[in-house]
Amino acid sequence: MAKQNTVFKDAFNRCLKLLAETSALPSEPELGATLGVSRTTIRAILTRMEELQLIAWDKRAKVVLRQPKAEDYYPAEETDSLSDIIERSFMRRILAGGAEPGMQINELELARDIGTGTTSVREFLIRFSRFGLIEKRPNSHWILKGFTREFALELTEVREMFELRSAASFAALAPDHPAWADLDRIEALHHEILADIDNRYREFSELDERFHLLVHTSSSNRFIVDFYDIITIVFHYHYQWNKTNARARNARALEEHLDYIAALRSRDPVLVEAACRRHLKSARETLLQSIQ
Amino acid sequence: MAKQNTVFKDAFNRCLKLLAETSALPSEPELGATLGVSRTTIRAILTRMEELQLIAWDKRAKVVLRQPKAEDYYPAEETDSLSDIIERSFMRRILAGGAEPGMQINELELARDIGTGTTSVREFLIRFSRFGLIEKRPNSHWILKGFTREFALELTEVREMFELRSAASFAALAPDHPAWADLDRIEALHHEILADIDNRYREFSELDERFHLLVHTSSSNRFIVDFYDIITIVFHYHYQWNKTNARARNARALEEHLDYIAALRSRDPVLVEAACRRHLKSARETLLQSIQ
DNA sequence: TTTTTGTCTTTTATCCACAATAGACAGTTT
DNA sequence: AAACTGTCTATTGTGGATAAAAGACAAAAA
Repeated sequence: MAKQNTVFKDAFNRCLKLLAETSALPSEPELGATLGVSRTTIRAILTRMEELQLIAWDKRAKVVLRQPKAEDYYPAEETDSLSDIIERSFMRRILAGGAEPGMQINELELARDIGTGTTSVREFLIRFSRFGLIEKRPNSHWILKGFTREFALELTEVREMFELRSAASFAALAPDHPAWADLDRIEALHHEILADIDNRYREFSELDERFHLLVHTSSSNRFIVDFYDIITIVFHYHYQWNKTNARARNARALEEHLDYIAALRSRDPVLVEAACRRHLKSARETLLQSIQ
Repeated sequence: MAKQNTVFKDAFNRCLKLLAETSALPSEPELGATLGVSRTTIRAILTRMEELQLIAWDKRAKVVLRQPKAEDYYPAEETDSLSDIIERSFMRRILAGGAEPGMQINELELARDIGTGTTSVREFLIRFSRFGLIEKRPNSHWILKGFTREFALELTEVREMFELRSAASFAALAPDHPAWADLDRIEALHHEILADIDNRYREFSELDERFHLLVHTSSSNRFIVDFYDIITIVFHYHYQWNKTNARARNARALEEHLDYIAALRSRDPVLVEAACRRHLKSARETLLQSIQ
């Protein structure tokens, strides 16, 4: 079936939300810019909306005829891109299922399991290999190196080097640099979540990523910023499978972040380094604890 | 044409060299281990050798009938793997040809140029993207970020962080660790090359890689070791296109290496850091000079 | 008993085909 | 003139097919 039209379906769903807010849709190029897709896809969406009698479409006129109903949306599972599906499926296998280090990974078997072609699996594995969890034997299989204690230690070692350096450059940013405004917003969110921690502690994970990525970005070094992808994926999946003490852990991390943010604001390198080290140390401990 | 039999051809050529040294070949599994290929390939090689009347083959008996001639070998250009061909071709385009940053890279065009299928080009680009020189726009083209001054600065920044840390762990290695013996051999080669620098300065590049990789390896951190791949590829191709002052540059670097090695031997962290910094500084300057 | 060989099956590397998507260009509308 | 639409072309993403290479297993030889 060549290519899945997930881009279309996902953009269609998002367009339905736009539609709920106005009486007429804007021009095709404008819609394309808003939804981040090409005009070809926009026209497919408009055609489909016309078919469903959601809009009356004649050239520039795109009049909304009725509000979208639940059944107008495409189901969520049809809007995921194939690579996301492969990624999730693969991560579940290696993090949840008892995948031993040294195990062989078989492209064909993986593809059959997921119900997809080998090309996509292969490309996923190549992309994924930069995370250091698998390794290729040319003309032969892949080897799973495993989410082990060593992996976590090596990962955190580099992370700490990079983050200390990034935090120092953050503190040295000009006062009118937009990153300070981003930091304000992130700090405010910390206070909001802490104020209602029992209900909102699950929002920490996403906020954590946003905060650290902001810090890393200030290094202006593509290798440092790219490395943060590895941290992100590891923490993202790891926390999905390990939720013990999540509330307490997250509350503590939020407090540490606030100290860290205050230190950045002080622009005092010594304070920054101390606060950064303190937070990284507890982050490392949390990760290591959850491994075994 | 599915798969090129480059593994076979390359192993066949290497096997011809073995054949020149003995009167009978060993068992199939042993040959496989020596040449690093499977028995299937070994049997294909033996079959071909029999056809060419190079050997008489009956089960365990593989008697050499005559010495291999030049025309028995497969031509060198047929033994390169497809990914090597793509890599070379691509690097020539972006380093030698006037490839401007921001330029679009087109999988199909690249594939047609090289005379290969799109899948292989695509997989190469995915693998190559971890070097930070190109970036993908999903559902669309790749963007060349270019071998710019910023790239070189970002690369060397991380390199310096990693190498300083690795050098420190090297100095802390137990005295009976095999790395010290490797270091001895590398040091001896430095002296040899320096003694005949006018004729042998071209050997520096390979020795340089060996030395720094040895240092990086002692970090025992896969991310640090893997990062050295980027350094390797950048320097490897870069020097192919920039040979001004190579003799003088290499002689200087060899001297710096010898100081650096002496500092590692002293196991004094302060000396190590100083020697490492000195060498990294001049390596960075060399790279930056050659960019524009 | 251990190693080697003969035979067969499975997997990888690669090309190709085709639907989805992006993007270009000219004509049309504001 | 500027932006938009209609139409057409080019490129990407993905499954499937096939030769090369790896690898499993039993029979044969040492």
